[in-house]
Amino acid sequence: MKLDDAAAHLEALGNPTRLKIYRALIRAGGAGLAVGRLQEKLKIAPSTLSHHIKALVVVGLVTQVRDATTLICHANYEVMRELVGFLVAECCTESAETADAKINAKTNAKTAA
Amino acid sequence: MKLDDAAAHLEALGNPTRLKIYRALIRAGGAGLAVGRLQEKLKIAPSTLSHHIKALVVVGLVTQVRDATTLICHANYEVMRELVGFLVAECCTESAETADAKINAKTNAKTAA
DNA sequence: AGCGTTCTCCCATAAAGCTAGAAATATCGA
DNA sequence: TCGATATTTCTAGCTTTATGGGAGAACGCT
Repeated sequence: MKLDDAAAHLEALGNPTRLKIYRALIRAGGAGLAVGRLQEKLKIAPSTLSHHIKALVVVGLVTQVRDATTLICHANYEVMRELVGFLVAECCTESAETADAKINAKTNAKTAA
Repeated sequence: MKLDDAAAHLEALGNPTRLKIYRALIRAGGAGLAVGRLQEKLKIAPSTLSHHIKALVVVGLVTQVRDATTLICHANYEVMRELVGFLVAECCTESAETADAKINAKTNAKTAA
């Protein structure tokens, strides 16, 4: 996963309402959850909810399957795993340190090259 | 970690520039990286950079230590670990499924309670 | 105290996001 | 086809964010 993709995913989840939506879908399990059910749970306007769901769908964190007039939403575990993988690999452990680490230890001290 | 806190952290990282800043700090290792060094790497206006760093500091993902006129920035591993922990526990694995899962499997089908 | 260095804060502007009401669309059953 | 249900799209207003120029503040050196 590229940095820009990771940022896009983080941004999508970086809103309390959208994070609640995503968590609700995780908790719903493999059965997923209809948009209407989400609307009942979160108590927000349908148009607002639709907007947020779309943001999650666009980045791939959520998928939708139509069942007659209702749309069932599913969390995409794979995308989340990739995102967490990026964070752990690039942004979490100290093992992410590159050769930069040693160089910077020196360059921090001086002003200009 | 509460959902709102997690969302705030995700939002802070959900910007390519800020994610680059954070990653650079991780790569810098324990020595950290001065604001000026970041500015050279990312090539953005000092005021813009300062804004982004502040956003990361506010949520605790980054800490700063002054060394004379320069400010050294450090990534806060602990906060990141908490964030990843939240994602894994609440939003990643299917083990996050609650009793909701079984209930929803039924309620998805019908319209009103 | 004066000076250079480093960085932040104030300000303004342009762009994007959030919210939601109302209209439009998709789908199925009668 | 008509109607009911479920959801999206359009539209609009308000708020927030991103960016950066320039003034100002923190700091150490002489």
